[in-house]
Amino acid sequence: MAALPARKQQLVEAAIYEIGTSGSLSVTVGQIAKRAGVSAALAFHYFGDKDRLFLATMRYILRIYGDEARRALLAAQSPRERVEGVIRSCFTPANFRAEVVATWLNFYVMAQQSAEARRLLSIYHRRLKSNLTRDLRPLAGERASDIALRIAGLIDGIYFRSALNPNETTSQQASAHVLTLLDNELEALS
Amino acid sequence: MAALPARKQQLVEAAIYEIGTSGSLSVTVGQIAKRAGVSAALAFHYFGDKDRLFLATMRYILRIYGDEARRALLAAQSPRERVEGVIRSCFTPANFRAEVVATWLNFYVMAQQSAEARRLLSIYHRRLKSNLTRDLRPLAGERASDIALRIAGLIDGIYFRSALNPNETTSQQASAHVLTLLDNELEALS
DNA sequence: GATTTTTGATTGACCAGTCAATCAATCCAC
DNA sequence: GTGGATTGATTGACTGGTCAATCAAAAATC
Repeated sequence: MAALPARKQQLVEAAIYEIGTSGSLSVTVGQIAKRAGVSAALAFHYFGDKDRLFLATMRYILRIYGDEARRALLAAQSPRERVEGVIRSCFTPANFRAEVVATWLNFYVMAQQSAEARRLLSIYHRRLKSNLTRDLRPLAGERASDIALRIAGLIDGIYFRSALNPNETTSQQASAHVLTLLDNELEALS
Repeated sequence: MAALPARKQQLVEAAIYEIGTSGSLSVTVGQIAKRAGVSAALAFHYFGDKDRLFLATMRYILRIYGDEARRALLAAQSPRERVEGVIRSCFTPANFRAEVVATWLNFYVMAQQSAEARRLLSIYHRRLKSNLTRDLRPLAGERASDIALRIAGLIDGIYFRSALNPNETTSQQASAHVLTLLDNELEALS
């Protein structure tokens, strides 16, 4: 899965911006193309239709997230550090930017209509959960999977709340909340 | 704030059904009216425009939620029971129905565009948080507000995840997750 | 018969997607 | 290396359809 060619990437980034700032999937292809500085026809030339442009946008965001998570996992030394890294990587500037968060929210909506969007989102969910569960296992044994679910749930919840009030919650605070949940879960086991 | 007259309620319930099953705010007034068994023009007669129909739908759902919460608070005897009641009331059949959850999700989207929608949603947030904080105070002191935030966050997260995979999570399981969080938080204090 | 409810028909705006045409670069033949 | 052929990038103009919103008339209610 190579990086996108320049024009496609321009359009995808314009889509994030337009979806994010308007907060809705009903932005027109014209708006997105204008933001990218090209004609609407070009967007159709490259993506075929609006749906496929949106799906490409989703893959792009998912990829950014995946890269962050991978980087965090490589840097960490212990299971505990890896869990912490995965959590923090959800709130890095690249992932926690207001437009990106608002776009995420709209992907959940898109997933209700598009099977492919649902598929992409469930890949992300599976990956997040398995990243967490793998490193929770040595810390929490058989309860790892259960705990991972709550961690992932709280991450999502914080995300959507911050879609509503951007800049209300900082990355620091967001991570801190989830890490407190983690601490409490582990402490409760002992 | 009286209950809605029959026709309006019909239309609002049809709106929930249509938004919920299509998973999108871009259902047409025509579809909603048809589902309600009336003409589209009648919907405009009663609500003026599409936006106000959606806002009325939001208030309707918010009211159902509020009623459940109030009932739970009245039935409970101790602070702990009240917190538990508030949590459970988020997952009652009326509130946790697939269409309702999907509609909730779309209200978050609507809140990004409409100031009034944002206002309504923030009222709900404040109410949930203050309901939780009030009864957490005797249990958790000054940390009550912080804990309430995490509980509310996890509730939202579970909601949105279940919008994606309806019937994956039962009311029981959903409540259990949040109550486990609660238990862990309280145990961590002692 | 006056008032309210309800409708079908209509309009005006908007938008996804198409298409024919232009332009620039690359390739190839000689 | 020059000139013509081929290809991909790009656009503006157009279309078919959809939809929110209006309105005047019909139906129902009192």
